[in-house]
Amino acid sequence: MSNPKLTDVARLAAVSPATVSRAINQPAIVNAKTLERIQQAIQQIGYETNTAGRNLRLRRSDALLVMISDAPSRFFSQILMGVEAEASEAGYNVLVSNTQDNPERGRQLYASIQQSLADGILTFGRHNPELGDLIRNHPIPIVGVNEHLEELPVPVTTVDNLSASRAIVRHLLELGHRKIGHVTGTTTLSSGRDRFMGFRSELQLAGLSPTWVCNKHYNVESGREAAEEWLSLTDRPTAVFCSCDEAAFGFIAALRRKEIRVPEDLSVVGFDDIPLADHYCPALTTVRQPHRELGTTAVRMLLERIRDVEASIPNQLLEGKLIVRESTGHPPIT
Amino acid sequence: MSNPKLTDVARLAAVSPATVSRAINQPAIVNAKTLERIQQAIQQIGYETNTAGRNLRLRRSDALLVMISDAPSRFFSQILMGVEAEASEAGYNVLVSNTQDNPERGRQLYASIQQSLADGILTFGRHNPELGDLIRNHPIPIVGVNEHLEELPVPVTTVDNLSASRAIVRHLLELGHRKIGHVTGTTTLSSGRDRFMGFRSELQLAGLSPTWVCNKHYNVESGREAAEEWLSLTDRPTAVFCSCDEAAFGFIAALRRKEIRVPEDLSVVGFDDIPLADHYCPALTTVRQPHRELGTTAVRMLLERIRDVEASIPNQLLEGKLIVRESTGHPPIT
DNA sequence: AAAAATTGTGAAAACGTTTTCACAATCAGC
DNA sequence: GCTGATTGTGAAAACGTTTTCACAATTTTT
Repeated sequence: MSNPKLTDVARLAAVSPATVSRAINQPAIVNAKTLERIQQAIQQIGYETNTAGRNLRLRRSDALLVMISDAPSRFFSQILMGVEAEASEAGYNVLVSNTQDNPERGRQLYASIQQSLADGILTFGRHNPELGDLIRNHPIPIVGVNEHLEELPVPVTTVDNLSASRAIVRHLLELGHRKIGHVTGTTTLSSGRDRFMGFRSELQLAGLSPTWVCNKHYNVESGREAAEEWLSLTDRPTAVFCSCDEAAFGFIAALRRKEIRVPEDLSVVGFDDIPLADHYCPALTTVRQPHRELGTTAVRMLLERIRDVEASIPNQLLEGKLIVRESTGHPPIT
Repeated sequence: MSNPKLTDVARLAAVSPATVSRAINQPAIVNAKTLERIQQAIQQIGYETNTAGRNLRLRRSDALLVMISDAPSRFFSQILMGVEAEASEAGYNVLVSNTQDNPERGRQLYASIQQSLADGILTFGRHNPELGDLIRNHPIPIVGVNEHLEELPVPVTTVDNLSASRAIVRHLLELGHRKIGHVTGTTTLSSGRDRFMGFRSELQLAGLSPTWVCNKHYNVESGREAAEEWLSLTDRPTAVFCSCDEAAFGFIAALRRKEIRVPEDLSVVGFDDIPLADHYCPALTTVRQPHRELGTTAVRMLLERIRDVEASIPNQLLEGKLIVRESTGHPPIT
């Protein structure tokens, strides 16, 4: 009835459990004939290593925990697939948990390392602020994805928001725009701040200052709201950099209702390059984030960290790529 | 150095490990005074139950495995959040694995139940066909999400694709359309077939037959390709039901380039109600899928199945809701 | 006040692995 | 043929829980 155990294999192959274990984990050190007999036995009774027993003995779980602090962002699944691929490649499983912005739940998850439920944690997006003390007091293998965790001693991987934003501004400048605006993302997130800073500093380099800065969030509604605000401006920018594709879509859609044409009347840039960007009308000029790589990189960093918690791992900055499509053009001649 | 164990708590509270265990798992049966002393001790040394030890003894993992057979669909993360919420509510963890369409990996994951890595499996989207025999020969707790697995004895939960599609057609008929077309989703998936069948049968009920059926897939590109085909038709339908929102977006965007206006020249309906649908221009008429509930329902079914593998659990059909927005209108007067 | 039922606790065995240590058996070197 | 290294294997002790069984101490019943 019950599943075959290591000892069952041992009995069948007429060896000790120890040898079976060795046959499985370090085949090299066991006699060739014995090895084959054991493998045969394993096949025959369909033995599968019991994870719980193995984990208990080895004091590890072979699992990585992906900890999400809130609703999944627009490309969560893409990153997750990267995480999954890289983790499973390395023999790790992936656990997904949402703290639902509940500090207690966050603490619980953090503790899951002690409970050997996971060997390391990948925090996705925003950090549960309560985790700060925990991390400082009792360091565990943990890596941040997508957002910097300024004050915390946690390595992170993100796209190079600063450079990418500057590239966007350069693109707009080259098109001849001089009045450029920005719809920020959530500025409590480092990505939101970095995109804004990249925007501002590149303008500054050109001797310009922002014509319009609209403080919003990473979602469609923000784009729509920003459009209303844009319409009410007396001195309208001729180009607007929205800090995510979705906001750009909301922005463009709302403007279209007011007969504003993109890019003829106004150039719009997004950020992320979600699958729809290329098929929107107009196709959106944006920055392609290496979503999947963000996931794989994070896992690689985490594994290194698991190998050595004290290891100092530098933050990884991934390259974003400006994709010029139809939503940007020369400024209208006035 | 090492984490505090049950025996450490026991020593500190001057009781046996057995009692500590009871204090944790069945507080009711232990003496009030002792209980408090134990809880104090637990607090004091910061004890957390070790999952591996517990799992080994209990022969379960308290984990559900979400098994994905291919790239995540457009609303994967939403469903996943539903799964996560419901699972964690019930004290279960969620493991995510992608078979990457690799049969061997699928078999491995299936076996993970034997290894007590997970207590049950949620298969997401398409089934790995190789699993069929496995399931028949050795039933384990497993539930399908989103797609029917026709020949397999596996309970599934899906949206009521048939009714929803019929509602879409009814809506178009009420607007006065008589020439209605359909861009199918992936018809190797039950959802794709069901949406098509709903479409056809409701038309039939009105004494009509499909003016145009375009066999495509669940993605943006399909919409664009469908648009090309639509343009080349001699007898064009005045309304088109695209089987997912993304296809609808691709379709509309491609048509707009050819100066076809939606809904003035052509009505378009999507399916899913992804967040962008409400903010597209025109806002998309579509069917709202209860993504999150799909996840929670699946988990509830799976838990029931874990409780009793033989339990006969009926498939769960969730209601989709027609959301009428701007992309549908009366047919043009010719 | 004795017998019977109840309550609370501890000792020990189990869950299924891996690994240390020790010990045979084989092998190379002389 | 003898020593010393090498190779392969087994016994047993972990890893950290939970649970059965037994037993003492208390409470209830007669």
